[in-house]
Amino acid sequence: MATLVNTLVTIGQAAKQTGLSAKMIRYYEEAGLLLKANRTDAGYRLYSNQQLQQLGFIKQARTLGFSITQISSLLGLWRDPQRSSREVKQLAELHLDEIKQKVAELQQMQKVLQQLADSCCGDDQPQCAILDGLQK
Amino acid sequence: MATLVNTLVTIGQAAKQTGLSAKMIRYYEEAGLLLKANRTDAGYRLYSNQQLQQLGFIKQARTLGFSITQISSLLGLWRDPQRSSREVKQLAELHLDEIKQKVAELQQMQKVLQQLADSCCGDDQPQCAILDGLQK
DNA sequence: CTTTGACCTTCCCCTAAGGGTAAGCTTTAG
DNA sequence: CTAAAGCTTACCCTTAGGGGAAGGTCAAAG
Repeated sequence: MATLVNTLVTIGQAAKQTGLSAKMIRYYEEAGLLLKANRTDAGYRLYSNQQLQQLGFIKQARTLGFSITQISSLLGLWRDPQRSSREVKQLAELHLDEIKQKVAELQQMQKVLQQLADSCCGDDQPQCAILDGLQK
Repeated sequence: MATLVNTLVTIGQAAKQTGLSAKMIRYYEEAGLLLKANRTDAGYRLYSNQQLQQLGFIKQARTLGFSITQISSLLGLWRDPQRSSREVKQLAELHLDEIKQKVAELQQMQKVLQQLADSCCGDDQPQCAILDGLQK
């Protein structure tokens, strides 16, 4: 039978495999997302497959814009066999609302700025609709 | 004839009139957006109408998402009678591009997150499509 | 055996745009 | 005269790490 060796890798390897940086991994440990990594006698951090999986989870969540605090909650639920998907969904929808709000704010900026830019000739003259618009 | 008295107001009044906070105003001064404000004998900052107008300009620009650095450039152009509106428009369009990019990133997050949320029952069961999606 | 280069460690400073608070002075209203 | 409100500077805090210094460790090459 194929023995599943519990391979342990250093932080550089872990970074390469997860697409994170070593700095990020140490930061996540210090922020309490991960249990303190085991160390070699020399003090090097070692990561198991399971821990690499957790790092992957964190990476995905960061990609979706979850904050460290939110990811901490998500990881808690992830590890809890007693969780209800309702709790997870609530977290996700809160974050979704945050994102929607930010999009709305940015689109408002975009709209106004586009109008100003459109009404500015962009020529050699000093007269400028953008500056005028900012002045009111 | 109506004499236009050059009224001078303290930072608290300036804040009230511009919608900024006193902290912001001091910060903008220290960041070099404004010339050092004149002071009373007691050391209180005093703002003229002209300076209030500049603060209003800064406020509008911040509302549109310009960074302090960008506003510094904008103010330089604003004060320069020799400016060309082309330069202003270039700055504005650079910022507009930044905004559009942020919107695109956020919308990508929103899309993925919405899909995950939609595929999660949100019930009492531990099985959760969101966590599964983050795990891959 | 030693050297060298790659890798790891902790520690500290830096970012943007201010907010919060403390200690202390000034001005104003009662 | 005194209390409240307003002003000053100064320092620490926030997010999510990046950059770099100083120093220990490991593996391959000479």
